[in-house]
Amino acid sequence: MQHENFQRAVLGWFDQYGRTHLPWQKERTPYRVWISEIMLQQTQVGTVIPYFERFLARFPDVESLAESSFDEVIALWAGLGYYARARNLHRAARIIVERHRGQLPTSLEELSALPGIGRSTAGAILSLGSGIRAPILDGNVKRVLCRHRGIEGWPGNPRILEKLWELSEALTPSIRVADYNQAMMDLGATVCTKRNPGCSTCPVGRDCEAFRSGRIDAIPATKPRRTLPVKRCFMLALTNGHGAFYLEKRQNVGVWGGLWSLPEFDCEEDVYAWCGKQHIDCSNLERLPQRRHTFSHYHLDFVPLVVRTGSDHCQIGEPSLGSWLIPNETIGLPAPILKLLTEIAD
DNA sequence: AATGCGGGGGG
DNA sequence: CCCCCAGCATT
Repeated sequence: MQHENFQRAVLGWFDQYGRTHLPWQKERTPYRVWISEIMLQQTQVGTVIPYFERFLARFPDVESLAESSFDEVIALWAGLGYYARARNLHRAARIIVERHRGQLPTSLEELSALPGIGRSTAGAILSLGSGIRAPILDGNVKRVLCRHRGIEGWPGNPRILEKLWELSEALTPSIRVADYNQAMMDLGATVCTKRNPGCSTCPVGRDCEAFRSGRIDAIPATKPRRTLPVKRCFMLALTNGHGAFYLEKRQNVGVWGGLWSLPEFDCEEDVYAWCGKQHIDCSNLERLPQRRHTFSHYHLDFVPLVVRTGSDHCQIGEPSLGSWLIPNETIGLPAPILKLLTEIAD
């Protein structure tokens, strides 16, 4: 009964204030919901929208995605981050075509077995895409539930997490499950925000424990953080004077996996040695100011070293994982590298 | 259970 | 500068 009141309040709020015109809500299919959910992992709605539009224009269905090359997928993904998502998406598309006749599975077990789809994403695909009752637990839902029930402690704590899953499962209705799950995310994104939440307009603010006890700013607790380590390197920006740079394809694992980037070196001497080996004259080497790029787990401090060869056909010896390419948005460059090369080219 | 994985936006 | 955001895979 308590749960039904909660559901009724949330759904009533959704009817008036919920988001209903997001791109993946238009022509709602499991495929479109799937793509959007993967892109939305740890990524804000406003960032995702242009990527989603481009991606769907190129890959309107699972078959077109499965038939594509990974290079084309990663190029459309460049700038979104968490590139393993693109790899998993591509792998999953091929599995869906080969093992599921091109249809997304309709059970939590089968969905979760696909690369890149965990418990929450599987629940979202089922509920939003097919109206099947399944709970979700993303950052928004965690925040709403933690506050409403006055749950202290960091939501990433496995003990807390399990409690939240139980709660989400118990609260999820069997009718209007798509609207309900969407409403919970919208509520977290637009009312129950991290800072300055709009408790006065919240449909469940009257019986929110955090609001009642004045703990809104303290719940949910923040992740315990250590100071980020700093990694340093030199990046060689070798350019031929005609807008092209010598770029290397990175391995499909680790940071910037599968993207093109500049050759990296631990020290400047290694750069000279490398150039000497390739018979490249680096006497005009120009050292740009150090830049910092911050990942979620470390700072990368790198010094760009610019060498202009003035030669179109400078041969780079093996192992030849490199190519001379003109940097642009379509080839799959990390955002900070694209920014750097654009500045150098100017 | 802890760690790795990005980039954009806001304070 | 700091923090967070529609999480998942790997170890």
